[in-house]
Amino acid sequence: MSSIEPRPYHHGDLRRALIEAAGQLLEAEGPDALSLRAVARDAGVSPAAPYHHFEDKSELLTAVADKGYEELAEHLRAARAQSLPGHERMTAMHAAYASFAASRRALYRLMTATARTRSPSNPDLPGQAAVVQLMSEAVSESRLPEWSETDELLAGIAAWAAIHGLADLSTFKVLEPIKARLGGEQAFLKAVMEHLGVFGPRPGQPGA
Amino acid sequence: MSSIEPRPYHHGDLRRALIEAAGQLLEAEGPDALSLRAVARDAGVSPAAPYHHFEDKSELLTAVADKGYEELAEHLRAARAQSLPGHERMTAMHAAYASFAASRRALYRLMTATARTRSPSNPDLPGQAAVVQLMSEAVSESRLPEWSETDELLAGIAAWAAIHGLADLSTFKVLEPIKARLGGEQAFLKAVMEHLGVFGPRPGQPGA
DNA sequence: TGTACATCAGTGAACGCGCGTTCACTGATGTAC
DNA sequence: TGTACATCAGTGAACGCGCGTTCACTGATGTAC
Repeated sequence: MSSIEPRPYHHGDLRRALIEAAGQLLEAEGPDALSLRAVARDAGVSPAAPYHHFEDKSELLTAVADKGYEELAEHLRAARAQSLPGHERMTAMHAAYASFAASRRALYRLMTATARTRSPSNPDLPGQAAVVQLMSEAVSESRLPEWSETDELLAGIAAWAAIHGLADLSTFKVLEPIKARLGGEQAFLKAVMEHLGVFGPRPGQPGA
Repeated sequence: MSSIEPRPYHHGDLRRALIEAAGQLLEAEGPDALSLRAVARDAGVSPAAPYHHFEDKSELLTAVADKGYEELAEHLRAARAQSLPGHERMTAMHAAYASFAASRRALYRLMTATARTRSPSNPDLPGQAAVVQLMSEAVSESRLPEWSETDELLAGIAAWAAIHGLADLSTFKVLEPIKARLGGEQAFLKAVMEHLGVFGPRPGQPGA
């Protein structure tokens, strides 16, 4: 489209365009290719242009990561809306999480890198805060009456760890044979999730 | 010591020295600081010297990662030796895994990066193969009689995912308050592991 | 035991590269009168 | 409605940097006779 109507001198929406270009570059080339210069190039502007919209490279990356969190939060809300309360809802939300992470690998890795260095209380990361909130709500769908607040928090972390770990592990070369055998990534994720015992009250739960 | 007895022209054991220097650099400065030049510098040789021992940078990194896997395998074997067969043994081995990953963060991340691009059947990665083998043995400590081979494989992957995810998650900034509240990293890992339901036969297992 | 010579494992300078960032600039836009 | 001018959002060239890798070299070691 830029060939039909060449971009005017003033872009008009460059901040958004840079974030989007960064996201596409990430999926296409992986995290190592994500340089400020490459992003500017892909957005069709000079290497200096981004500095009118971001303090420095890391601020752009933070914005990209948080946009990813916003998307993930949307997936989680959709899963919540389309499921019945209780154990089913928690499972649906966890499956949505794993599925997002598996389908947006490079973005998800940028998101986790951001989580390592920046707290969700950071005002630049409303999306990350939303995801943390949703994941903890998911667990309370299956909370046991006798759980303390700490129990519930730990159960939430345990479930998050398992789902995150599964998504991350599924990028390992070792697992390619079994993924192929089960018929692809999604089938693999589903099968392993059924073997994760974190999805609900421990003792003899049907469907656990 | 190099000031007392200056290194002779021929190092004698440079390959090993480079791997060790890389490991120390990794812990001290993190993965981003791990350049070939920096490793050579730390080992006290010129930037060209490593090329007499490694094809290129990635081959050095692979060697560092596999040494990490060897160490991890040792930890797992020690945990196995010091525990009773059955559920206790599996828990001990998983705890050893999490503890290693938490205490050698940068190295563990290099190891996982390697696992993403190289298969354990690679002859350069005997350590990775050993770890995969040990982790799968750990799970079979708690296998149920009716499990198929696939069940057991999936249970192994599920447990591995949960432990790996927990170790990785524990580097997130969000979790710092709860870690502090529980009294440190180790206490945190232990508490979350008790909430992971992957450690053994599902229904009402004592100690689960 | 001594010597010639091949081989091995270093050196240090240089290469080209892409990077993040800065700078003086300029074209476009919005506002005051 | 028209004009002067401040401000905004771009440009493009340049900076210094550290990187992986190559190259011709040299010092040390091992081997054959």
